[in-house]
Amino acid sequence: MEKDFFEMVYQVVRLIPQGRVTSYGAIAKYLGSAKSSRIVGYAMNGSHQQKILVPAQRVVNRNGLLTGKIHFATPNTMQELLEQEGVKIKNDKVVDFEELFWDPSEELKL
DNA sequence: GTAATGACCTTGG
DNA sequence: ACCAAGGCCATTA
Repeated sequence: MEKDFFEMVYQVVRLIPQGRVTSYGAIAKYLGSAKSSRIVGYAMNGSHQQKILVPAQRVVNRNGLLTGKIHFATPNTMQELLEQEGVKIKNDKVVDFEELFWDPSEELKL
């Protein structure tokens, strides 16, 4: 199966506070594989398969760009959800991304 | 079994 | 500063 890596990714993503965002690399790094950022994105691809809803809209790339919005129900869903949580989006990218950035390695630590 | 792809990141020219 | 290439892990063809 997709195994623990995916599960861990989902866990971390669910732990992201509302109105906050993080990056694939941060999650991958927290999981121990900083180079596996792609896998994190891939995991998000199957997030909709999970029984529990995964706030994948809070996960963006390092640029704060909503690269994965196209994988949502509609390319506008991601932005809509983020705006609902108070995150402002400009040109498909998070406003004040650095401030809203939520690093699991810093917040959750070990 | 090998080869190619992907919601990425880092480094080199 | 901008453009190009490589790497890494898992899934799919």
